[in-house]
Amino acid sequence: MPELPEVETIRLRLRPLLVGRTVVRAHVRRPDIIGFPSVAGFRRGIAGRNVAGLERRGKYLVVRLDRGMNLVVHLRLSGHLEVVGGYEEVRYERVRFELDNGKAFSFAEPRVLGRVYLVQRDKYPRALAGMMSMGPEPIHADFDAAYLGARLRGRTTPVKNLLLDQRIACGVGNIYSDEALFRAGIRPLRRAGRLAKVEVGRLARALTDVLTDGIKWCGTTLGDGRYRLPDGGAGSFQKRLAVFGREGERCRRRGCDGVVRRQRIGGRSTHFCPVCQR
DNA sequence: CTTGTGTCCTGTAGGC
DNA sequence: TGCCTACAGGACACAA
Repeated sequence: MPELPEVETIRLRLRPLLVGRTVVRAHVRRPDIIGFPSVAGFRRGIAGRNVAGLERRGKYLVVRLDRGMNLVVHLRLSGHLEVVGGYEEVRYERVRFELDNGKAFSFAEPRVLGRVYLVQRDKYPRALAGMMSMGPEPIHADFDAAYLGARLRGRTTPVKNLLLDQRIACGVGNIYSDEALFRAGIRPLRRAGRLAKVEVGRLARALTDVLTDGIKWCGTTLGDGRYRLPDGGAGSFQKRLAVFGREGERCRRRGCDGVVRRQRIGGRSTHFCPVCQR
């Protein structure tokens, strides 16, 4: 479940391994992983491309190539990226990029929901429309209480649902939305348009802070180990989670004797402290 | 436009 | 032991 902090961590770790390298050829093990263009077009287009840099937009990782091309990767639920030895096999590997130094850049994903796209910069296909309509990065200055308030105004859906809407705040997923609502002291089921101004302010701040903390601690590696750093290591934000995955456990706020509850909201399992969050 | 629901996909956990 | 079902969840299609 890579969200913004996990993708950012992956970006920072992969950068020194990929920048300056040339992709010799791509091996597509599962054709449905290629979101754009055709598999043949993808293989043809990626061969010989040099990696100029790594960027991130929301949960998308963008590998900037020469000739105005971008390799866009979305890990969805269980995607994993790593650089391995040329003869090293990778479990659940879907696409492998042979590099000019004898190593390979591997995209693995058990569930086959993730996608990779090879696109011309400034000419994104329909398949990436979601990326184009994405809202601001919640860790940047253009995301603030005024912006969030404007986007929540008049909305009757639970605030939790809107935090997962990438058009409002990109990069937020199930873990960090629960954590942000806890920090802001807001119940996930509250109708978004009914939040008081001070609550919206707290929420905007909490989102920025929790995502920044997530990056600082290299993301959240849960027990299932689905998210791992490119070198196989684990993040450590899971040790700092206040509510996510802590159903039935005592609230972590000092002096609070609340017990963390779990509830399905918008088809997602949602965690909150009934004492701290109102 | 907004809101809610179903689907994609596969591994894993739990019940019996 | 093995079969079956529910669940995990990001994005998107679709209906109302």
